[in-house]
Amino acid sequence: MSKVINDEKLIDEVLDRGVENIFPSREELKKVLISGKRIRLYCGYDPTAKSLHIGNAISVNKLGQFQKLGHEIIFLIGDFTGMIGDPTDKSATRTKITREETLENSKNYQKQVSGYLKFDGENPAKVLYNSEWSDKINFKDLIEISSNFTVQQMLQRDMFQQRLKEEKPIYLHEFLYPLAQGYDSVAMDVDLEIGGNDQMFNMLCGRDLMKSIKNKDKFVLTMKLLTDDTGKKMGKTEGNVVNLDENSENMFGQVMAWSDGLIVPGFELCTNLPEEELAEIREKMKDSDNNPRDFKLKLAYEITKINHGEDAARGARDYFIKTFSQKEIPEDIPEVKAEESMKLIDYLVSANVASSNSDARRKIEQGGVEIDGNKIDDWKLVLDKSYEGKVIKVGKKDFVRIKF
RNA sequence: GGGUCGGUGGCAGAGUGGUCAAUUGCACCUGACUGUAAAUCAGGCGGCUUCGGCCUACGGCGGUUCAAAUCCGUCCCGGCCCA
Repeated sequence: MSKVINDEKLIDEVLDRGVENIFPSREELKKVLISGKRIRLYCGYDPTAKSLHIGNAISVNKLGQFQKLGHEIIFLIGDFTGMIGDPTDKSATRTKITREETLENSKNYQKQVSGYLKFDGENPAKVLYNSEWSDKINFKDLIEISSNFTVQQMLQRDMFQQRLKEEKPIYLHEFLYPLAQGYDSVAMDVDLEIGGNDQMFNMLCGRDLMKSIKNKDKFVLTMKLLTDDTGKKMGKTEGNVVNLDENSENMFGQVMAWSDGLIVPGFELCTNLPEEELAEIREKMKDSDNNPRDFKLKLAYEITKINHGEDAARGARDYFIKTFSQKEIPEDIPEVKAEESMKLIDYLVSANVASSNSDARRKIEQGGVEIDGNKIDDWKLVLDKSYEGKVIKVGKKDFVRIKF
């Protein structure tokens, strides 16, 4: 069994960096960690999508920090809770996920987060599925569990308050989500749960449940959300999500598309750059002589490095600078087959750089299509053999090479 | 069960017989500019098209009308109030 590190400085760092709240208190948790006790902690991820995203990585990263201290980590796949759908994410469509899909997704999840958390080696993280215990809950159990909470308590949830105000429906099963998540804590008998600050309510339900069923104090640690200074969340609606299964070049580029306000939080939450370097960046960002772009390049590099390794990160950076800063044509351009006397519009659609004929036409009309550097303004253009090997550029980031 | 209000494009949300493929905001796309795939500004944003138009769409179905997202009937779903 691995040894638990109880160095105060290291513990302070883990308890401070990117942390928003600790329940019941930071001091209590610190006391336990200093004591040298090996605690069991977890964070749950609902397998609703093929890929986790950088927002999920924040909590995984924190798990990884605890792992380095020698604690027992559970990476929980919420295959059961995923079926209910977390009301936190109101846009979540409750798509039924099959067991196979879940297994497939979760296998990828492990790979996706392996830059942050180790599943092998000395103190490997354990992977569990909450359907293991939640599937077995019967109606009677459910009633017993739910009798620990009042409707009023559930309604306190900001999300529900909002819907009440907007006179939008709240379905009964949505009340059950926090219970299901809370029950995970009980079933795994954990000491600590980690999650984003938006998960606070759910996690605190687990704390209550733990207290009433096992008479045990579960700690809850919430992470800051990745937001810019206006409080705007990095999320799907803002369209700047970075999926962890993205290739290195796209990952790099997507980070570069973040607004400047996300740079410092990005370093703090998504990397493990030393505190001193962080402070330095924070300082330099205030100085208008420095170009935020340079810090963003570094952030994109660091994030890509964690997920894809150093070489890939360097390659992605070069690619980005060449293609976007210097507007060079990249080296690896996918070849897409063309037919003799094929209309350019049809070709763009078949090459997947336009979503429909109309879209292709619009892009041409708006001056977004170039062939070998020459802007095309005739959307009726027909391709012939003389275009063999030429490069079509669509917008800023799509390139295809014509191949007959 | 009764009353009442409502269901519109990826989302939010206008429109209440023709001028509606549908105002606006967000998201998205393209361009300009730049410090970047940031910010800002401009344009675009259902599909097909022989570029004249055509087709499909405002919860479902049916109807009235020359003409319906808009009116009527019916069904499904939701909010609020009453029981």
